[in-house]
Amino acid sequence: MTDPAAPAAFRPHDHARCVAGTLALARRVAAERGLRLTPVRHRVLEILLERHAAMGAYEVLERLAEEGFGHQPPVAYRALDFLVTNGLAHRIQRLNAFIACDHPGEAHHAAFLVCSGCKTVAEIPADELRATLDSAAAATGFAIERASVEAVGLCPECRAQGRAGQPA
Amino acid sequence: MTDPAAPAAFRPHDHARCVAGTLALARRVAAERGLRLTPVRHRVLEILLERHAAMGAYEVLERLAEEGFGHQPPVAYRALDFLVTNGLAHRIQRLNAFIACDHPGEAHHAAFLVCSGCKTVAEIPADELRATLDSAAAATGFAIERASVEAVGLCPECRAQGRAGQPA
DNA sequence: GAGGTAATTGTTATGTTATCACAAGTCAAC
DNA sequence: GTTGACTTGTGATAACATAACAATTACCTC
Repeated sequence: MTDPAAPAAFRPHDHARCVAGTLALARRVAAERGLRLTPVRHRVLEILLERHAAMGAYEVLERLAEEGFGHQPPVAYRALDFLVTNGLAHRIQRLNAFIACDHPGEAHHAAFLVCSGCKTVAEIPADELRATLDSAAAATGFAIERASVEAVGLCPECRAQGRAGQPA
Repeated sequence: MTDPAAPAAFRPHDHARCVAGTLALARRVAAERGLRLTPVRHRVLEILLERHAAMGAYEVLERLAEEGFGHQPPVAYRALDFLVTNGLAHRIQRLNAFIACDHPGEAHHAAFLVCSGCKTVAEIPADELRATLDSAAAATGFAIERASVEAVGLCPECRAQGRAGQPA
């Protein structure tokens, strides 16, 4: 039931290593680019990495507040904006929520698979998809700056267990 | 500068006819399916059709209130939900806004091109794109229920005029 | 056309998500 | 060690969305 083509989010895996690896990568990318990965920002990235799911800004904020950071919304939104702007996190439009980037530093286009059963969100490569979209847009004279591709459905595990999706 | 491949939204066109045609189609679809296109719902669809742009629920609500309908948010949200559920309108996630469907009644997958210069939103066919997405998802064991593809960029006209996109 | 049923609409109230504006603090370069 | 840019904290508010319930309307059956 564990498809080798599936992203880590859909497979049992050593999550501590998964987090450590992505975090190390993010730190390296930040260093290379002269980005300031300050304590709040670093902590927000860690929080996002805890689960392969998207977190709302207020949920992140609550965690930050518990840990002695500021407790007003801009504290969370600013850190999240920083991470998204610099490719260390993504915003899931459909959920008004955020998720850590799986491959910080690598230029890539991603699509997101949102499981309506367990709320897991997987990032999958979408360079080909994006190329198709670019050319469809170009045929109309439209020049794409950025695009989001988000799918809602059931992940392998939830399907196997016959779980139903929640309307959310 | 007027590309024949471009959707109507990106071309000068007889908008009154454009509206009348889509509205007639929507009414026919509703009749065929036994949907009740009540006065509020019909009016909301007309309002959305006025421009090839997305409208927020509160903007729609304001119009409804001026015309003697209820003036509380659920009035607008319910009508919009009805239209979206029945394929007569689409929700643009990125904008938290709604747009009338160009092709009500036809089974189709759509992608949306959102111009950051003039706020025009065009719906383009995305059946092929969706098939690509479906198979990429299927390879991971994920079953897509619904997907949204939204691109932000500059429409042909704004590009021609060297207009810059607003960050929004 | 009267009664029962389901769908629709309106309203109050509240919940959730996001931004503005300004003060205070931190960092790095010079 | 002072300047200037960036970052953080805070209070206030804006924008988007839903829950719950009452009142009305449409439709079906008899």
